[in-house]
Amino acid sequence: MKDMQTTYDPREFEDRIYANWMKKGCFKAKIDPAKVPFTVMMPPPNITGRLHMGHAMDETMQDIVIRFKRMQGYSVLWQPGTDHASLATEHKIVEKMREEGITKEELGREEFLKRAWEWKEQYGGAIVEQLKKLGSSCDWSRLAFTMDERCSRAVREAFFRLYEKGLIYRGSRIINWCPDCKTALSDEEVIYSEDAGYFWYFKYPVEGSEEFITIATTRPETMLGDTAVAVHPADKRYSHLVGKTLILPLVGRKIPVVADDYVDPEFGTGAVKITPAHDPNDFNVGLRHNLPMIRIMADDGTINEQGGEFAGLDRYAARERIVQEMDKRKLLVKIEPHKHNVGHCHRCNATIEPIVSKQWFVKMAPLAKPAIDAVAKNKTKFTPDRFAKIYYNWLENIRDWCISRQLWWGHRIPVWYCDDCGAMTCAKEDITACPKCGSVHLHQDEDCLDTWFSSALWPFSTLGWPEETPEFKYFYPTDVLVTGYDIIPFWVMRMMFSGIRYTGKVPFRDVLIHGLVRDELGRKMSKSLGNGIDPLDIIERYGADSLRLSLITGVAPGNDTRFTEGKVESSRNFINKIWNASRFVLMNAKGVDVPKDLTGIKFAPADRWIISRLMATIREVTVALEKYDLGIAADKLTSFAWDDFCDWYIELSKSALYGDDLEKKRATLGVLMFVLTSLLKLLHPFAPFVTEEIYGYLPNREGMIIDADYPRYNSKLAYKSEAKAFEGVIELIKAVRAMKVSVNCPPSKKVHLYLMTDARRLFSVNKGAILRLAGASEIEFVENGAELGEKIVSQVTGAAQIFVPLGDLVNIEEERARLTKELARIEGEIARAEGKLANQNFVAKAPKKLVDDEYAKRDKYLEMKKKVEEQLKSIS
RNA sequence: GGGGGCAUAGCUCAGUUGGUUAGAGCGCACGCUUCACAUGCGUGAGGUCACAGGUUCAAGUCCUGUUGUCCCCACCA
Repeated sequence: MKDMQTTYDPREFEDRIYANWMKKGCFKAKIDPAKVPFTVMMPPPNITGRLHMGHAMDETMQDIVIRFKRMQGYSVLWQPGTDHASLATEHKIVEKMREEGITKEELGREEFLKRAWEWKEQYGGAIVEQLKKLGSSCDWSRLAFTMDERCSRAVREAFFRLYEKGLIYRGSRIINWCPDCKTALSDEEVIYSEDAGYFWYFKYPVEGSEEFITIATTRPETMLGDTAVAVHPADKRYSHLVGKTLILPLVGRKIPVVADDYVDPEFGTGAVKITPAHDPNDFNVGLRHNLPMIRIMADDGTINEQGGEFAGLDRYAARERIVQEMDKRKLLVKIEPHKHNVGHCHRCNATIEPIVSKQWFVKMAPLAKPAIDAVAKNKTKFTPDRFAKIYYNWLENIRDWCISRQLWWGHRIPVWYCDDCGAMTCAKEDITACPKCGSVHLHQDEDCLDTWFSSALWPFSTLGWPEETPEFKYFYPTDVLVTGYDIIPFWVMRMMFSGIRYTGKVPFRDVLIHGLVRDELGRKMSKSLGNGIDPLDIIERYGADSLRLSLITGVAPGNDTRFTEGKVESSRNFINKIWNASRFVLMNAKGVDVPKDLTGIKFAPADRWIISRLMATIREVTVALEKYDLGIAADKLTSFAWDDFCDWYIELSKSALYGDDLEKKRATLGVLMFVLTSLLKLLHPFAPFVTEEIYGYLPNREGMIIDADYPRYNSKLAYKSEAKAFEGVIELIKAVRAMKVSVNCPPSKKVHLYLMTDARRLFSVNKGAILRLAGASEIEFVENGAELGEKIVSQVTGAAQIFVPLGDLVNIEEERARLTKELARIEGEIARAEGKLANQNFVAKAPKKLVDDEYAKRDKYLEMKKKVEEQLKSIS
C-alpha cells in the first residue's frame, strides 16, 4: 500500500471518500427488526437557500449524533429533504420575472407553476450538493420534498381532519398583509423594528358644536376608514362628548364618540380614532361597539374606492395628501416625530398593513394544550431544558394561526365552492361535482397554505403517513430533532402539536437546540451587512473536518457562537496532528508484524497508562455524546489525542521503537495501533473524512470506519492504580524539564539525575523513557541527596526528590529563592488541608472519600515540606 | 409590560448531578534545526469567577437582590 502523504491535504480525499460512502450505500436506512432504530429528521432547507454557517452547524451536529449512533449499532435513518418555501420561492421567481417584464397575473396560475417547478429543478438541488460537502451522512435515496406526492397527500389529510373537527375555519379577521407580496402572513412571519415616524394631531369637529376633539395618529391615511373615536370612560376631559357625533373630515361620515377601557388617557391626547378594518385593537373596539368596518385599502397598498378622492393613490401618497388637506382645513394641530414599532414582511421587508380579511385559520387552543402537556410530562425533552420555557411561553400565548396565503406556489387549499348552491366542501381528493347539489360548477379556493403547514408534518409525512408504511412503523416517532432556537415557534411547536394530533405520538423524544453562528464581532451574519462567511469557502481552504470541529468545540448547547477563522485554524492544526501521529505509527509499523489486538501483549507501565487514559476517554466521550454535549466530547477527545497520546505516549514509545528489543517493539506497536484505531473511531463522528482516510491505511482494519463499532469501555483495561503510579514518571519528567529551564540549562544538555525515592522500581523500569523525555544521561538512586554538594538544583515531586548537579549554571541565591517559594506553596497547601480537616462538620458530613483524600493530601505535602526544608538547609 | 440569556485569564469561550490547587484555544514571555508534525516541541506568566447577601461541612456552580449587557414576545392610537 501507498504511504500517507506527508502533509494533511483534505482536498485530496474528501470528495473521494464521500463518493465511496455513497457508492457503498453507507447512508442507507434499513428496516432491521434485530436492531433498534434511531431517527433524525433533517430540517429541510429552502430550495431558494444557499448553505450558510447556520446550516453548517445544524448539519454537523446531526451528523455527529447520527454517525455515533450508527457506530453504536442502531439502525439509523437520517431523513433529508427540502422545503418548497412557498413565499420565499414565489417571491424570488416573481422578482426574476419582473426583470423579464412579466407579472405572474399575465402568466396565469398554470404557467406560473410550470415555471416554479422548473425553477425548483434547476436551483432546488444546489443546497443538497452543498450539504454533501459537509459530510452529511443522510439517506439521500429518501430525499423528500414538501411538495412531493407523499408530503402533499399528508397535507391534504391533515387539513381534512382539522376541517372536519372544526379546527380549521374561514373568517374575517385582522391579519398581517404584505402589500408587496400581496399575501397574508402569520404573526410569526412579521418582523418588528423601531422605525422613526411621526405623530399627526388632527382635529375632528363635533357635530352641531364649535368644539373639536383632537386625536393623534401615526397612519393618517387610515382615517378614511374611521368609524368612531374612543375615549376612556373615566376621562373627565371627554365625558361630556361620549355619545356625541363627530364629522369625519375629508370624508364627511358621521361617527360616534365611544367610551372604551382600551384607551390609555395618559397617551397622546387620550382620544383615539378607531379604524376597525385596519388595526387589531380597533377591530376589537369595533366589535364591542358594533361599529362598521370600512376597508379602505386594496391588496396592493393603494387606497380603494372607499377612499373617495384619494382612491387609487398609494398608501404613502395618500398619507401626504391627507395631511395637506387637513392642514388646508386648519384641522392639523401639530406634527411630532415619533419612534414606533413597525411590522415588516420577513421576506421583502415591506411595511405590513393590518387589514381585515377573509382567511383560513387553525384554532390553536385545543392543539396547544396537548403540546404543552407532552413537554411538561417529559414525553419530549428540550436540551438545554431552558428552551422548554420558551416553548411554553409561545404556546401559552398563542393566537389562531392564519394559514392561507394568496400565493400560487404551495399546497392549494383543498376546499371547493359550489357556484350553484354555495356549498363549501373540503376533500382529500379533488372533486368535480358538488356533493350537495351535484352541480359541476365548482371552483377551488384560490389560496395556498402557509409553508409551515406542510413542514409541521415533516417527521411523519416523509415516512408515508397517513399510510401505515413499514418505515413509518419502524422509524416513527423520531429520536432527536436538531435545530436553532429561532425556529422553535415556526417549526418545533407546530411539529409537536401536529404530531400529537395526527399520530397520537410526540414526533421526537429529544429536541436539541443550538444557537446562532455569529461573526467575529458577535453580529448576526446577514446579507445586508455582508458579513456572512461562506462555509464552502472555508471547506475549500481548510477542509470540511476542520469546519465541523470549529463549529462545535468550545460551544455550549443552546449558546450563540462566534465564528472566527482562528478557530478553523486551530481545528485544522489538530487534524494535522492526528494525521502526523498516524503517519508516525504507520511508518514504524512498516515491515513489522503488528499484533492484531491487545491479547498476549506484555504491557509496559506506559502502555497501561495510555490504555487507562483511553478507557477513561471512551467513557467520558460516550457519556457526553449521549447527553448531546458535543463540545465537551470534542474537548475530551482533543486533549486525549493531543496531550496524552501525541505528546506523551508517542514520545514514550520511541525508546521501545528505536531500541533493539524486537518483542518490545512489537508490543509497543500493538498498543500504538490499538490506541490510534480507537482514537480514530472516537473521532469519526466529528471528523469523518480524515478518520476514514487514515483508517484506510491501517494494516489490520476491517471494512470502513463509518461502519465500525464505536469503542466501548472495558473495565479490565482501566488499570487505575497502575496509571496513577505512572503519573509519577510524568511528574518527574516535567519537574526535570522545569528545573533545567529555571537555570537556563539548554534542553539538549543531558543531565545526570540523582533520585531519592521509595519507587526505585517504577523509575528503573521507565528509565529509557525518562532519559529521553527529560533529557538526562543517567539516573542514579541515592540515600541522601544533600551530600551531593551545593551546585545542585533540587525538586520534590510526589514520588521522588530530584537532584541535578548543574555546576556553574546553578546560582545558589536563585536556587534558595526558588526553594523558598516552593516551600511557601507547599505550606499553603498544608494550611488549606489542615483548615478543612480541623472543621468537625467537614469531617463528619463530607463523603468519606473526600475526607480521606484530604488527609492523604496533607500527609503528602508534609512529607514534601520536610524534604524541601532539608534541601534548603543543605545549601545555606 | 411578560419571558429568557449572558457577566470566569489580554481576547473568544468551556466548566458535565455543589467537592482536590478553576480549564482550553488564541495572544504573550523565555527556550528549542529532539529523526510524525514549526499547522510543531518544552517551560512559564496571567483569574477577587460582575457586585451584595443567603443556603451548605463545602458555592464559579444552588437561592434572593443589585448593576451592566444581549435576545425573544406583547404594546405603542
